[in-house]
Amino acid sequence: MDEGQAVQGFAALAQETRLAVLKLLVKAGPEGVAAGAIGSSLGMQPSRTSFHLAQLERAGLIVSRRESRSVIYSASYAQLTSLIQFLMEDCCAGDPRIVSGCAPIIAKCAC
Amino acid sequence: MDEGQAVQGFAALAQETRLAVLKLLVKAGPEGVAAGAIGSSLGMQPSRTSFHLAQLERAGLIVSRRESRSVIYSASYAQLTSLIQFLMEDCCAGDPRIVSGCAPIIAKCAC
DNA sequence: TCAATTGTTCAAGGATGATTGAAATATGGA
DNA sequence: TCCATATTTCAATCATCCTTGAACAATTGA
Repeated sequence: MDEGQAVQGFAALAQETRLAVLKLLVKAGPEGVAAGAIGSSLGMQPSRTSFHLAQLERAGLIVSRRESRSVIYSASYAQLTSLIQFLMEDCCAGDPRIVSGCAPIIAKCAC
Repeated sequence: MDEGQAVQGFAALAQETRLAVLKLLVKAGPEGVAAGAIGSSLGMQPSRTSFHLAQLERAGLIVSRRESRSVIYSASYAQLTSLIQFLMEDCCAGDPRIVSGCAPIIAKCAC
């Protein structure tokens, strides 16, 4: 992941509606949720739902597949992980007390 | 961390300059870096540096302390961790195969 | 106190992003 | 084919964000 992708990823999360959509999909798991169901879950009009889903997908944070008339969206866990690792890599100049780029480990470490 | 704080946190990261500043501070470690040094590292004017540092601090992602004429900024590792945990909590509806909210673990898990 | 250093605040501008409703596209069944 | 369902695209409007330069504030040493 490069800086441009990371900015796009964080920008996708930097909006109330999209953050709610992503959390819904993170909770839903790999099977995903149809666009219409996402929209009605959050009380949104279809065009608004579609706009935000497109932004999240452009950022790579979610993926879609068509199933009959529905389009099913699901979280891209690998991309979410890359985004977090981008943020935390080289933490504390690679201090050996820090075992990995994993944030919860950082929380317990010498930082 | 609530949704509003999370949106503010991600918004702080959703900008090329601020992301570069935060990564610089994450790498620098707990001792931090003076505002002027941050600005000259990234080739920025003082007002621009100050604007972005203020946004990052308002989001709680960095903290500042004055040392003589300089203002030293450092990353708030605890807040960064909270932000990541907010994103990943309840992943896959709490599937027991997932041990914690830690993204690298999620990457290896049934998701 | 005066001057130099270091950062912050402010207003104006140009650019980017979100919401809405209407129209368009895609799919499946009668 | 025709219609209903499901979703996307588009243009217009409104709001928000970023940059710049100039002025302001805080600190230190001569």
